[in-house]
Amino acid sequence: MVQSIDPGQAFPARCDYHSGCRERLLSAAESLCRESGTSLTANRRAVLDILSESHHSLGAYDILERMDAGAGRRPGPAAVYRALEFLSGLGLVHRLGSRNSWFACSRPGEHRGRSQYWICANCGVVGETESEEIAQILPELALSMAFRLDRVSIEIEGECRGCQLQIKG
Amino acid sequence: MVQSIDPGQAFPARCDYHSGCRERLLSAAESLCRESGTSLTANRRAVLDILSESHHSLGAYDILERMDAGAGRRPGPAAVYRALEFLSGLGLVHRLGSRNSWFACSRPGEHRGRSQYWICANCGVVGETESEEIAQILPELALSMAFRLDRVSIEIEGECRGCQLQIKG
DNA sequence: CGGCAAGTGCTATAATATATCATTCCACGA
DNA sequence: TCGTGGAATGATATATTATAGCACTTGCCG
Ligand SMILES: [Zn+2]
Ligand SMILES: [Zn+2]
Ligand SMILES: [Zn+2]
Ligand SMILES: [Zn+2]
Repeated sequence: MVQSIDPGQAFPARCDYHSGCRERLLSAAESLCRESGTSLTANRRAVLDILSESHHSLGAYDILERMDAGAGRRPGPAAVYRALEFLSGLGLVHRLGSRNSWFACSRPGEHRGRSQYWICANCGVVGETESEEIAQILPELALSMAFRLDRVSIEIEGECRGCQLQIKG
Repeated sequence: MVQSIDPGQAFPARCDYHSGCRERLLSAAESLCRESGTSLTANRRAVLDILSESHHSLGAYDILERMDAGAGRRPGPAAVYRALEFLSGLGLVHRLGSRNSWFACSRPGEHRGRSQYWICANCGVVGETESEEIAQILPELALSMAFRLDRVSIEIEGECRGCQLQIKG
């Protein structure tokens, strides 16, 4: 198995309106729910829809604000957090601890907590890579420390190519 | 340069009352302040003292609660956050985004944002490694994406050796 | 129908973090 | 000695993020 995500393709373009990202996410959601005997309820679906509108990360309350589109009424924060917990449990969305925000997974079902999150501080877009090397090294390190590794979070902040070009020229 | 932190030594023992950790941290604090033309004020020193009492991470408000020991009065949250911002800027303490908490650096001055944080979900102790391989891979990945890498955060949650032994037998 | 489990609505509240502006402190030069 | 300026802090208020608790609804299965 080689590098499973081509790094050149890992970072979504600034105005990428999803050549299939949403559709992939939704179909992954449905199959993951089926497999796990759970269901993609309206509330969960709404949160997933909102996050999958772009590759930006959103705060839970940003998501909440967008929940009233259509229906006149808005749920409480707990509804959003419950959906986020459910969706992140399936790997459909991820949380950025460095920013207390959430984003839709770019490769649902293709990684199991082994990806790296690349956050552009300028445009807010988040990309994902899945480095084969890192996937090997961390368990080795853990073994040498006799540490049982449960969850890994790798967040890289910087500036994406698009923003660098735009700002400089 | 080989692995700069022996992984076997990276995770502090559960009841390690610091064979020199505090002293190292304090002397690093003083020299880093000198170098950067800043000063280790009483407020900053107090926060550093509290965090360096153990290898556990603490919430900002946990730190705040311990600030009155001795003097009868307690500062506001802002004082704690200001100290934390200052100290983390010098690499003397680190923030755990996955838990919104803070801990004292185990190797102040020895790494520049290149370490991995190992968090024991059972005892709360946090260890640090500095993997040479990861320090190489991430910039390479960034280059291949034309992403300007500014800050990296790697947090690994699991269970330390001590806790595994204790629980199992 | 009755009982159960999963999910949600609703309200309150906890936990984390920052904004703003007045005040203190101290080094430094007049 | 005095005034001045910058860094740090105090104090208060408020913003932001997240969870607890409990009643209610819904759909399923016997
Ligand atoms: Zn993902
Ligand atoms: Zn960007
Ligand atoms: Zn450190
Ligand atoms: Zn432990």
